[in-house]
Amino acid sequence: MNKPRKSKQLDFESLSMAAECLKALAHPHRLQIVQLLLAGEQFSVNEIAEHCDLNQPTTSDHLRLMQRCGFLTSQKAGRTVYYSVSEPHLADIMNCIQSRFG
Amino acid sequence: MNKPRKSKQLDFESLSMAAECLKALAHPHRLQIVQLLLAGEQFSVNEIAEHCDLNQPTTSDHLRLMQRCGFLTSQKAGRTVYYSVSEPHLADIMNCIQSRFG
DNA sequence: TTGACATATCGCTATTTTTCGATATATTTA
DNA sequence: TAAATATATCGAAAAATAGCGATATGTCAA
Repeated sequence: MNKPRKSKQLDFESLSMAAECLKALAHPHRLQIVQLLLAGEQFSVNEIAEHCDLNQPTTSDHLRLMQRCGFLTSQKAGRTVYYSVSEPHLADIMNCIQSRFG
Repeated sequence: MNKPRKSKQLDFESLSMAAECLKALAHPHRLQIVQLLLAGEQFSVNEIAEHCDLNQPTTSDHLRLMQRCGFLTSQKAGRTVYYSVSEPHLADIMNCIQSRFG
């Protein structure tokens, strides 16, 4: 009788938080970033920008957005900052998306 | 050698379609609607509007949006229209959300 | 047919999001 | 210290979205 595993029917406040997180994911370039990070552990801002064909500030904005809702984490090494996925559920969601749209 | 089960690395166009679908879900009232529909099979527009404390046109707009990306389907009976979930993945995603925010 | 009811659609405004250039901060190297 | 490099932040313009009232459409019942 420990874990209330089946957490049913979220209230409106929880749904609002969930919607915030989904918004952070609901953008083609951000999905592209997540897909990249899931495939290779860790990338610098520049590497991400090049891979996604984005300029540097826009890339940084996207990364910050996803970091704020707990999806990503960053690690500084010298002057470069490496981002990686910190939310385990992201892999599940990405699998779901890939099986639906692949 | 039949099913290409592991559908990896979506291209940008697929990611854009996926982002569209995520946007359709990234709204507190729409999540509330999905949660309701998943719990009870089928509801009329009025029932949904009352449950979510929304007015009728706004409810209809939300439903239309989710229907357009294939999440919902509707069935007309007389003058009332019943909506239900048509995308099986939605239950998985909702479970994911409920376990994260519940 | 008329009126009531259920839903859909449209047009408008307010708000939010996206993107980018300019610039700030921090770190390394010459 | 000065220049170069990597990233972050900020402000403003453009684009997308949300919500609502008005109203159209379709259906039932008297």
